[in-house]
Amino acid sequence: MGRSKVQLKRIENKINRQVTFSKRRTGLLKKANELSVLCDAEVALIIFSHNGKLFEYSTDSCMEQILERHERYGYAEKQLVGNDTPDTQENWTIEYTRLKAKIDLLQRNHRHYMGEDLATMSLKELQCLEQQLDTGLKNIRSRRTQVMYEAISELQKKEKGIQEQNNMLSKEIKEKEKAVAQEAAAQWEQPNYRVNTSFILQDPLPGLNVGGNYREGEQELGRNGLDLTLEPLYY
Amino acid sequence: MGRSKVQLKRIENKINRQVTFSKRRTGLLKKANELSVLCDAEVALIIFSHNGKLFEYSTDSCMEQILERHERYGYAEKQLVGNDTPDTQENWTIEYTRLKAKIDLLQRNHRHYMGEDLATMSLKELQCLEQQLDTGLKNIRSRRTQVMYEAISELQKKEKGIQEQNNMLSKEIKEKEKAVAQEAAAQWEQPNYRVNTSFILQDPLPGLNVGGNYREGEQELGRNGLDLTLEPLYY
DNA sequence: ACCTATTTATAAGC
DNA sequence: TGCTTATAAATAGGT
Repeated sequence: MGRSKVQLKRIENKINRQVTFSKRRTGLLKKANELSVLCDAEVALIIFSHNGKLFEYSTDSCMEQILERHERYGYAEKQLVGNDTPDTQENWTIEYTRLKAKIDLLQRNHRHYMGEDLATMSLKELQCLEQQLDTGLKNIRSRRTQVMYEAISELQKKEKGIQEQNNMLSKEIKEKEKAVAQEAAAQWEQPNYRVNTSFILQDPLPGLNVGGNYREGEQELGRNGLDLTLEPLYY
Repeated sequence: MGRSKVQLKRIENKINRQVTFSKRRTGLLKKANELSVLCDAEVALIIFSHNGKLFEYSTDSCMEQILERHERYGYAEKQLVGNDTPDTQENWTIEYTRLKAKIDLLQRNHRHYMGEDLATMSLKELQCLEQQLDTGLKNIRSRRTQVMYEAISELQKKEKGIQEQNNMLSKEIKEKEKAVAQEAAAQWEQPNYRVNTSFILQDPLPGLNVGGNYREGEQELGRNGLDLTLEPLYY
């Protein structure tokens, strides 16, 4: 787009190259910002000129956050790649410095996430931090709710099993009772005598709202179990 | 550039936003490559879509290298910090492993703070995490509010100064005007003649809402300065 | 830095 | 997502 078409290859004329760099750099930074704003995307753009000068753009001016996110993204592969431990003394030193710097950065971030050490941060940085934590917190709460749902389902399943077992035992006991009564009647000629076994039926698992009040085939505890437990989570 | 002009603000229509994202992303990546090739620059571009998908471009010298270069840019001081460097080969290895582990832990934490990678966490861990972030977020919000208050106070102070200066200038001009008028009258024996200097009094600082409409001693702009500035920040 | 002919990018519509 | 077209933007080459 210009007075003439240009081939996609290095511009040999130095002046020309410098001018084009300046123009296109501006354009690229502008477009990066547009994409970020229009489409609500997180964009980081780093440009080193041929002479080593740095130009950069990042959404909400938090470059570090975006680079961290990039690093975290698909970190699994990196475990495989990062087997290249240094060999020479010099490489050790470089690597050591690099790791130290990384830790520094991570620890600084960590303090910020904990709401510490905020004195030096700009308003923009604070807003960025706030938004990130807010998003993270939403995810965590959502995940916690899910975990609790799963736990509840599990408990309900277990409860049902126990209940059935309980019923079976109940039935079994009744039959035994009957058998004993008949045997006793036959043995002692006393038809109205009964062994007292009712304590077995009294609320075998008191804390779980099962037992006496349980009515087979009715799913009433869905309400009790769910609502009361989850209520305090929605905030 | 398209059938119609578009404002530089988030596209609200979701479909539209997605389509635009796709098109502009392609365009941006293309332009990043062009800049890199044409001008022999080193370019790294990272884009996270709203749904967290990653798109990236980097000059063939590999993303990691560019990011490292970016990290190093203007951070020679970091070399000075590492004073307790190991000495023997064995110590290097131990230290290296130690740092790696530390980074791993910090990064895992970091992911958790961002609400990622929560699948393996227990309910208790989630609750703990949630509480920590909640506390941190409260601090951050409090600090942000404070920063904003400070900025506002500063602006108000500055404004008051300018206002006073403005009033003094105003007064000065009026006196000059009077003097000139008197002199003219005395010189030309025309008592009703007046030099027209009123244009000087017309809104000497147009963008600052000072001048003609100002009423001394009235703190009306407290409202404007505060409300308009704060409104968009509550989200 | 500014100008403008031209090339590109892309918004809207399908 | 892919294609088309009218139009907005970017920018090459010149001053």
